[in-house]
Amino acid sequence: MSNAKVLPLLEPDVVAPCCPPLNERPMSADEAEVAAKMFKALGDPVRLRLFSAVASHEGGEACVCDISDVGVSQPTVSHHLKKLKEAGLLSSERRGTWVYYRVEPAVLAAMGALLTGAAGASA
Amino acid sequence: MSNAKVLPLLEPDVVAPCCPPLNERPMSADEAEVAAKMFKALGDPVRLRLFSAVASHEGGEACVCDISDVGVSQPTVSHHLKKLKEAGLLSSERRGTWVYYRVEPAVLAAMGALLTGAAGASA
DNA sequence: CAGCTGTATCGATAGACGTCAACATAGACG
DNA sequence: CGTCTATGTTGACGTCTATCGATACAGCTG
Repeated sequence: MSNAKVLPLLEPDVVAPCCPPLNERPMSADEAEVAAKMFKALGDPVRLRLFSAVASHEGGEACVCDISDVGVSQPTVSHHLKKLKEAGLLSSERRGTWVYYRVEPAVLAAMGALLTGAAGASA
Repeated sequence: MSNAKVLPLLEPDVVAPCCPPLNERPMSADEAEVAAKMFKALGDPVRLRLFSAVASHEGGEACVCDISDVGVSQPTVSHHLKKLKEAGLLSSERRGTWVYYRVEPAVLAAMGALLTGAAGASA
Protein backbone atom coordinates (compact mmCIF):
# COMPACT_ATOMS: atom_id res chain seq x y z
CA MET A 1 0.00 0.00 0.00
CA SER A 2 1.19 3.13 0.69
CA ASN A 3 2.94 5.02 -1.77
CA ALA A 4 1.84 8.30 -0.45
CA LYS A 5 5.25 9.84 -0.37
CA VAL A 6 7.38 8.40 -3.03
CA LEU A 7 10.54 10.40 -2.98
CA PRO A 8 11.31 11.87 0.38
CA LEU A 9 14.87 12.01 -0.85
CA LEU A 10 16.87 14.14 1.47
CA GLU A 11 15.25 16.86 3.40
CA PRO A 12 17.58 19.30 5.07
CA ASP A 13 17.38 18.16 8.66
CA VAL A 14 16.86 14.56 7.78
CA VAL A 15 20.58 13.93 7.87
CA ALA A 16 21.96 14.21 11.36
CA PRO A 17 20.53 11.85 13.94
CA CYS A 18 24.01 11.28 15.17
CA CYS A 19 27.35 12.80 14.50
CA PRO A 20 29.60 14.77 12.21
CA PRO A 21 31.73 12.99 9.60
CA LEU A 22 34.34 10.69 11.06
CA ASN A 23 37.17 12.89 9.88
CA GLU A 24 35.86 16.18 11.16
CA ARG A 25 37.08 15.63 14.69
CA PRO A 26 37.75 12.75 17.06
CA MET A 27 34.45 11.25 18.08
CA SER A 28 33.35 11.61 21.69
CA ALA A 29 32.57 8.54 23.75
CA ASP A 30 28.85 9.26 23.69
CA GLU A 31 28.73 9.84 19.96
CA ALA A 32 30.71 6.67 19.37
CA GLU A 33 28.32 4.72 21.55
CA VAL A 34 25.37 5.81 19.45
CA ALA A 35 26.99 5.41 16.06
CA ALA A 36 28.56 2.07 16.92
CA LYS A 37 25.11 0.66 17.64
CA MET A 38 24.05 1.42 14.09
CA PHE A 39 27.16 -0.02 12.52
CA LYS A 40 26.99 -3.06 14.73
CA ALA A 41 23.44 -3.65 13.56
CA LEU A 42 24.77 -4.01 10.02
CA GLY A 43 27.77 -6.00 11.20
CA ASP A 44 26.09 -9.37 10.87
CA PRO A 45 25.70 -11.10 7.51
CA VAL A 46 22.17 -12.26 8.17
CA ARG A 47 21.06 -8.82 9.27
CA LEU A 48 22.74 -7.23 6.29
CA ARG A 49 20.89 -9.55 3.95
CA LEU A 50 17.58 -8.93 5.70
CA PHE A 51 18.14 -5.21 5.56
CA SER A 52 19.15 -5.33 1.92
CA ALA A 53 16.08 -7.41 1.15
CA VAL A 54 13.81 -4.81 2.71
CA ALA A 55 15.67 -1.89 1.15
CA SER A 56 15.55 -3.40 -2.31
CA HIS A 57 11.89 -4.27 -2.07
CA GLU A 58 9.30 -2.14 -3.77
CA GLY A 59 8.77 1.06 -1.82
CA GLY A 60 11.53 0.20 0.61
CA GLU A 61 9.22 -2.03 2.59
CA ALA A 62 8.58 -5.75 2.75
CA CYS A 63 6.58 -8.38 4.57
CA VAL A 64 8.59 -10.72 6.76
CA CYS A 65 7.34 -13.60 4.67
CA ASP A 66 9.02 -12.09 1.62
CA ILE A 67 12.48 -11.81 3.09
CA SER A 68 12.81 -14.66 5.57
CA ASP A 69 14.66 -16.94 3.22
CA VAL A 70 18.18 -16.28 4.44
CA GLY A 71 19.11 -19.71 5.71
CA VAL A 72 18.27 -19.37 9.39
CA SER A 73 15.22 -20.35 11.45
CA GLN A 74 12.19 -18.16 11.77
CA PRO A 75 12.90 -17.13 15.37
CA THR A 76 16.35 -16.07 14.31
CA VAL A 77 14.94 -13.93 11.53
CA SER A 78 12.57 -12.31 13.99
CA HIS A 79 15.43 -11.73 16.39
CA HIS A 80 17.54 -9.97 13.77
CA LEU A 81 14.67 -7.83 12.55
CA LYS A 82 14.14 -6.74 16.12
CA LYS A 83 17.79 -5.75 16.37
CA LEU A 84 17.60 -3.71 13.20
CA LYS A 85 14.51 -2.03 14.54
CA GLU A 86 16.17 -1.25 17.86
CA ALA A 87 19.06 0.29 15.99
CA GLY A 88 16.62 2.60 14.25
CA LEU A 89 17.35 1.22 10.80
CA LEU A 90 13.94 -0.34 10.28
CA SER A 91 10.41 0.32 11.45
CA SER A 92 7.61 -2.22 11.51
CA GLU A 93 3.88 -2.17 11.16
CA ARG A 94 1.32 -4.94 11.39
CA ARG A 95 -1.24 -5.02 8.62
CA GLY A 96 -3.69 -7.83 9.17
CA THR A 97 -1.93 -11.13 9.15
CA TRP A 98 1.45 -9.85 8.08
CA VAL A 99 4.05 -7.56 9.52
CA TYR A 100 5.80 -5.14 7.20
CA TYR A 101 9.27 -3.74 7.76
CA ARG A 102 10.38 -0.49 6.22
CA VAL A 103 13.76 1.22 5.91
CA GLU A 104 14.40 4.41 7.79
CA PRO A 105 16.06 6.64 5.18
CA ALA A 106 17.15 9.34 7.62
CA VAL A 107 19.34 7.06 9.70
CA LEU A 108 20.73 5.43 6.62
CA ALA A 109 21.64 8.79 5.14
CA ALA A 110 23.30 9.82 8.38
CA MET A 111 25.49 6.75 8.36
CA GLY A 112 26.38 7.36 4.75
CA ALA A 113 27.31 10.94 5.48
CA LEU A 114 29.48 9.81 8.35
CA LEU A 115 31.51 7.74 5.93
CA THR A 116 31.47 9.70 2.69
CA GLY A 117 32.48 12.81 4.51
CA ALA A 118 35.52 11.02 5.80
CA ALA A 119 36.25 9.40 2.47
CA GLY A 120 35.88 12.57 0.48
CA ALA A 121 38.25 14.77 2.40
CA SER A 122 40.86 13.03 4.42
CA ALA A 123 41.39 15.59 7.13
CA MET B 1 24.48 5.38 -10.14
CA SER B 2 27.81 3.88 -9.82
CA ASN B 3 30.19 6.64 -10.50
CA ALA B 4 28.69 9.69 -8.98
CA LYS B 5 31.84 11.28 -7.74
CA VAL B 6 31.58 14.84 -6.81
CA LEU B 7 34.86 15.18 -5.12
CA PRO B 8 38.09 15.41 -7.03
CA LEU B 9 39.71 13.28 -4.40
CA LEU B 10 37.79 10.19 -5.45
CA GLU B 11 39.15 8.37 -8.40
CA PRO B 12 36.65 6.49 -10.54
CA ASP B 13 37.42 2.89 -9.73
CA VAL B 14 38.29 3.58 -6.16
CA VAL B 15 34.74 2.89 -5.08
CA ALA B 16 33.76 -0.77 -5.36
CA PRO B 17 35.73 -3.26 -3.33
CA CYS B 18 32.52 -4.97 -2.36
CA CYS B 19 28.95 -4.72 -3.40
CA PRO B 20 26.20 -2.68 -5.02
CA PRO B 21 24.03 -0.36 -2.93
CA LEU B 22 21.93 -2.12 -0.34
CA ASN B 23 18.72 -1.26 -2.12
CA GLU B 24 19.70 -2.35 -5.59
CA ARG B 25 18.96 -6.00 -4.97
CA PRO B 26 18.94 -8.45 -2.07
CA MET B 27 22.50 -9.09 -1.02
CA SER B 28 23.93 -12.54 -1.59
CA ALA B 29 25.33 -14.53 1.31
CA ASP B 30 28.88 -14.04 0.12
CA GLU B 31 28.53 -10.32 -0.39
CA ALA B 32 26.94 -9.98 3.01
CA GLU B 33 29.79 -11.89 4.59
CA VAL B 34 32.32 -9.46 3.16
CA ALA B 35 30.41 -6.28 3.83
CA ALA B 36 29.38 -7.30 7.34
CA LYS B 37 33.04 -7.61 8.30
CA MET B 38 33.61 -3.97 7.48
CA PHE B 39 30.53 -2.77 9.33
CA LYS B 40 31.35 -4.95 12.29
CA ALA B 41 34.76 -3.34 12.48
CA LEU B 42 33.06 0.01 13.07
CA GLY B 43 30.48 -1.54 15.36
CA ASP B 44 32.48 -1.01 18.50
CA PRO B 45 32.60 2.36 20.27
CA VAL B 46 36.31 2.15 21.03
CA ARG B 47 37.17 1.23 17.45
CA LEU B 48 34.95 3.98 16.12
CA ARG B 49 36.73 6.53 18.27
CA LEU B 50 40.14 5.23 17.25
CA PHE B 51 39.17 5.30 13.61
CA SER B 52 37.70 8.79 13.90
CA ALA B 53 40.86 9.93 15.65
CA VAL B 54 43.00 8.69 12.79
CA ALA B 55 40.63 10.02 10.13
CA SER B 56 40.47 13.46 11.68
CA HIS B 57 44.20 13.69 12.14
CA GLU B 58 46.30 15.72 9.78
CA GLY B 59 46.75 13.85 6.52
CA GLY B 60 44.43 11.08 7.62
CA GLU B 61 47.20 9.42 9.52
CA ALA B 62 48.25 9.35 13.15
CA CYS B 63 50.75 7.82 15.52
CA VAL B 64 49.30 5.38 18.02
CA CYS B 65 50.58 7.61 20.79
CA ASP B 66 48.36 10.42 19.52
CA ILE B 67 45.10 8.49 19.61
CA SER B 68 45.44 5.98 22.42
CA ASP B 69 43.56 8.07 24.94
CA VAL B 70 40.19 6.39 24.64
CA GLY B 71 39.82 4.99 28.14
CA VAL B 72 41.09 1.47 27.64
CA SER B 73 44.45 -0.17 28.25
CA GLN B 74 47.29 -0.09 25.74
CA PRO B 75 46.92 -3.76 24.75
CA THR B 76 43.26 -3.16 24.05
CA VAL B 77 44.05 -0.19 21.83
CA SER B 78 46.53 -2.32 19.92
CA HIS B 79 43.97 -5.08 19.60
CA HIS B 80 41.36 -2.76 18.13
CA LEU B 81 43.78 -1.16 15.71
CA LYS B 82 44.65 -4.62 14.51
CA LYS B 83 40.98 -5.38 13.93
CA LEU B 84 40.52 -2.19 11.93
CA LYS B 85 43.54 -3.11 9.90
CA GLU B 86 42.26 -6.62 9.25
CA ALA B 87 38.98 -5.14 8.08
CA GLY B 88 40.90 -3.09 5.54
CA LEU B 89 39.90 0.23 7.06
CA LEU B 90 43.36 1.18 8.24
CA SER B 91 46.92 0.50 7.19
CA SER B 92 49.96 0.81 9.39
CA GLU B 93 53.59 1.69 8.96
CA ARG B 94 56.42 1.80 11.42
CA ARG B 95 58.58 4.91 11.30
CA GLY B 96 61.36 4.71 13.79
CA THR B 97 60.02 4.46 17.29
CA TRP B 98 56.40 5.05 16.40
CA VAL B 99 53.78 3.24 14.36
CA TYR B 100 51.48 5.31 12.18
CA TYR B 101 47.99 4.29 11.15
CA ARG B 102 46.35 5.68 8.07
CA VAL B 103 42.77 5.54 6.75
CA GLU B 104 42.03 3.56 3.61
CA PRO B 105 39.78 5.92 1.64
CA ALA B 106 38.69 3.36 -0.96
CA VAL B 107 37.06 1.00 1.51
CA LEU B 108 35.49 3.89 3.34
CA ALA B 109 34.02 5.26 0.15
CA ALA B 110 32.66 1.84 -0.76
CA MET B 111 30.85 1.58 2.53
CA GLY B 112 29.47 5.06 2.10
CA ALA B 113 28.23 4.24 -1.38
CA LEU B 114 26.55 1.13 -0.06
CA LEU B 115 24.51 3.31 2.26
CA THR B 116 23.99 6.54 0.38
CA GLY B 117 22.81 4.61 -2.63
CA ALA B 118 20.16 3.01 -0.48
CA ALA B 119 19.29 6.24 1.26
CA GLY B 120 19.03 8.29 -1.91
CA ALA B 121 16.54 6.16 -3.80
CA SER B 122 14.31 3.81 -1.87
CA ALA B 123 14.14 0.78 -4.12
C1' DC C 1 75.89 -3.07 25.77
C1' DA C 2 72.23 -1.58 29.00
C1' DG C 3 68.27 0.62 29.83
C1' DC C 4 64.23 3.15 28.37
C1' DT C 5 59.96 3.97 25.65
C1' DG C 6 56.46 2.61 22.29
C1' DT C 7 53.82 -1.11 20.43
C1' DA C 8 52.41 -5.96 19.71
C1' DT C 9 51.32 -10.62 21.43
C1' DC C 10 49.79 -14.09 24.90
C1' DG C 11 46.71 -16.23 28.21
C1' DA C 12 42.78 -15.79 30.98
C1' DT C 13 38.14 -14.31 32.03
C1' DA C 14 33.61 -12.25 31.91
C1' DG C 15 30.11 -10.90 29.12
C1' DA C 16 27.79 -10.38 24.63
C1' DC C 17 25.92 -12.61 20.62
C1' DG C 18 23.85 -15.91 17.13
C1' DT C 19 21.22 -19.81 16.93
C1' DC C 20 17.64 -23.09 17.74
C1' DA C 21 13.45 -25.63 19.72
C1' DA C 22 9.53 -24.80 22.33
C1' DC C 23 6.01 -21.91 23.42
C1' DA C 24 3.07 -17.58 23.20
C1' DT C 25 0.37 -14.21 20.74
C1' DA C 26 -2.30 -11.97 16.91
C1' DG C 27 -5.32 -12.07 13.28
C1' DA C 28 -8.13 -14.71 9.64
C1' DC C 29 -11.66 -17.87 8.73
C1' DG C 30 -14.64 -21.64 9.21
C1' DC D 1 -15.35 -20.78 19.50
C1' DG D 2 -11.74 -23.64 17.35
C1' DT D 3 -8.11 -23.88 14.44
C1' DC D 4 -4.76 -22.48 11.20
C1' DT D 5 -1.06 -19.35 9.67
C1' DA D 6 2.24 -15.64 10.61
C1' DT D 7 5.20 -13.56 13.81
C1' DG D 8 7.24 -12.60 18.31
C1' DT D 9 9.21 -14.29 22.85
C1' DT D 10 11.70 -17.33 26.05
C1' DG D 11 15.34 -20.20 27.63
C1' DA D 12 19.37 -22.74 26.75
C1' DC D 13 23.77 -23.47 24.66
C1' DG D 14 28.07 -22.84 22.20
C1' DT D 15 30.98 -19.41 20.26
C1' DC D 16 32.93 -15.00 19.69
C1' DT D 17 34.79 -10.77 21.67
C1' DA D 18 36.41 -6.99 24.64
C1' DT D 19 39.26 -6.40 28.20
C1' DC D 20 43.17 -6.81 31.19
C1' DG D 21 47.97 -8.01 33.24
C1' DA D 22 52.13 -9.98 32.00
C1' DT D 23 55.41 -10.34 28.72
C1' DA D 24 57.92 -9.98 24.30
C1' DC D 25 59.74 -7.25 20.58
C1' DA D 26 61.54 -2.95 18.18
C1' DG D 27 64.08 1.10 18.09
C1' DC D 28 66.19 5.10 20.41
C1' DT D 29 69.68 6.87 23.53
C1' DG D 30 73.17 7.00 26.82
